[in-house]
Amino acid sequence: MAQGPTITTIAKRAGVSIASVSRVLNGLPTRQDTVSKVMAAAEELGYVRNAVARSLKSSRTHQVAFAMADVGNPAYLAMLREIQPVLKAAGYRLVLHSTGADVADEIGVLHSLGERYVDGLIMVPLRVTDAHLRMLAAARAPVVVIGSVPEGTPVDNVRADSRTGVRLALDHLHALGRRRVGLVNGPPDTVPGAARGAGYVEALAALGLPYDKELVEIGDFYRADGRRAVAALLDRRPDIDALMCANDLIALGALDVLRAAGRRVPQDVAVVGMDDTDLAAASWPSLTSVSLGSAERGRAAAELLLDRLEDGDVAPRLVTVPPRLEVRASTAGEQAPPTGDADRPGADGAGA
Amino acid sequence: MAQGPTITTIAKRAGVSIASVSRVLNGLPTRQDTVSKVMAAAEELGYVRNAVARSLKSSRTHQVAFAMADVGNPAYLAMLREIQPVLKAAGYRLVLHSTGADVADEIGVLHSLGERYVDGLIMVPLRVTDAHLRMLAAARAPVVVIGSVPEGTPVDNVRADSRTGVRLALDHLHALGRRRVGLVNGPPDTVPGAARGAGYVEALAALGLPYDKELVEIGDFYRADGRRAVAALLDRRPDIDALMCANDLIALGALDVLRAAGRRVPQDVAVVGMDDTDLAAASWPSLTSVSLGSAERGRAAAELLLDRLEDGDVAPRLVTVPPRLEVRASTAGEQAPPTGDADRPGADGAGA
DNA sequence: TTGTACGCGTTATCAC
DNA sequence: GTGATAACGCGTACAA
Repeated sequence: MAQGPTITTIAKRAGVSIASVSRVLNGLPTRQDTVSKVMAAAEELGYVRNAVARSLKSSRTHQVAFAMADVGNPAYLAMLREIQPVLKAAGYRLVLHSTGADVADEIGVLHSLGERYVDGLIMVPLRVTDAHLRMLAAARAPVVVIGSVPEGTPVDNVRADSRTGVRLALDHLHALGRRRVGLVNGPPDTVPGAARGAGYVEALAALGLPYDKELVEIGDFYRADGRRAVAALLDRRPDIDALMCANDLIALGALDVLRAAGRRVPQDVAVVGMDDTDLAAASWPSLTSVSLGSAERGRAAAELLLDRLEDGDVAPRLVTVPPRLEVRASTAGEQAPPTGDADRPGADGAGA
Repeated sequence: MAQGPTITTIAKRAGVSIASVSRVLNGLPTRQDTVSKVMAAAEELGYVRNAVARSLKSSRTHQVAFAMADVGNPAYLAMLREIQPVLKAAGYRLVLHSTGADVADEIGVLHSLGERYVDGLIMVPLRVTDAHLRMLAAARAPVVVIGSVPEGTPVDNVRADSRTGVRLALDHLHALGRRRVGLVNGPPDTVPGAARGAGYVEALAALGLPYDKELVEIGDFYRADGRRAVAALLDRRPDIDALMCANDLIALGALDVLRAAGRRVPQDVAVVGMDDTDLAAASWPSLTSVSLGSAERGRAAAELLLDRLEDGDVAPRLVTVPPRLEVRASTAGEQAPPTGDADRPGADGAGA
């Protein structure tokens, strides 16, 4: 933990001024022997530029923040996996904020932009409150929101389209001959819950199927909630032949209950999840799931932000990422040969 | 994106000196009406302290870096999930480095400590090369290594114990009456591969079982490798009655093949994975897995680092986290009632 | 109690 | 080409 040398140290050692040192270090035109003297001194002393001092001078930190509710959430993780390399390639470091589903904390992150420790922010808000909108309007650095913000909000915006996603799933189920398709949704007062519920209603209408309240069950977005909800549904409507689940965890809970009840998947009941997380490919039967393009949204957000950091004067942009249906065994009949979707590295290197 | 006010701005506005502003902002004893004037001005202007300038002055960034090979890897993620809140509670931001299994990149991270953009680093090296050891010895900020470093390396060290972990698994299988336990390992030239192979040999000896080369198969740490390896094993030794897999992905591959071959799990063949990732609880049957305590290691590392940041003069410390066996359906017979291990939030908030 | 002045390490603008 | 010197925003001796 040796004390770090500064350009002053080097200047003395090389017998030149700090200005010359700076010039050499920045590749500005300099006489050859000055260059060599400086380089030699820098080498000997193990000089490394102080990023903090440069930032103070340049008011550029080369850091970007990514804020979301929970690092452990697979959907956010998928974004992170894409964001990280894009930023890195552009020479930016990534500062991670996990706000723990706390709205006040999210506002805090927005506020902290004033501290100027990052050049920009990518955030995935849980909800977009008035406080959010005020802070976004007054943000001290460029912000890209993954989610939906009202038109006119002065930030770049990347959206998924879960309504269409639900539509894709229901079309698929309909094509397979399923006519009594239940919905296991999350809370309708969350953005995703609302969108998925609306998508379900729309899709039914488009397919000419009646909307049947008894086929809809609400819970939270966790596996245990899925179990509870599906148990209730089966009880109420034993003739149900398909389940649209608002995310993969709920769908896993559905599989648990169907298995316990002796219903075959997909022969008796087809199951569709949402988000297409790693869990979908790992489960048995593997889970057909609607991908909302988390990875694509992450990449798009990173690119929008980088673009704006280079040229801040473009108008706010909106990118919508289309959903995609990943068909697997839980609707497709035979277990498709495992595709290796979940084939990411395990703990190699992380153990001992 | 209004231009940020500085203490100078506030000083003018409040009609006092910048020193007084600083004093008020830092809670130093100040006359009451000065306090009010300054607070009022700060409020009106929406003042926020410039973190970069403070860092330059205090040579403290309140940032800590976490470097590992791949954010997408569940084992690293488990660490991250624990590290993040610990750092946050202590007022530190988290800078994420995903080195992509590139040794040169890891060295680069170590080198970049000289830029002083973080106060410390937690790293999980893939391998520990001589270059690593040199850089660690010369590191310009405190480093905690998760993995194993040679004695005498001047850094805090947090280790797992996968040998004992394998031992736990084999004891369990032995107690269940299994006597022909195969090993599906990763490359023996990786640290985890070597340790797990050694653990297998040791455990067999301790149990009085013969070591049978035919029961061992080597591949990489991915699901497809697991499938390949287990197919070969079944072919060679149809009488095999248990499989110790070097990680959970391999184990998932094993389940794929066993299912296709009509072997019941666990009745015909018991399967044990390693790392106890979310996938273990999500799979069917759910997977008995050896937890190497990724979460605990992450937390321990964060605490060691924070401790050292407060008092840098303690001697290098070594923490070893014991493994734990998570027994689930792939060895336990009946499907245990789902435990909710995988009950983490889904995409709520991440969609649209 | 308050203000002046300096330093943290860099970059950049001047005269020389 | 090079060397003083002035910022960047903040904290803090020191003097008043």
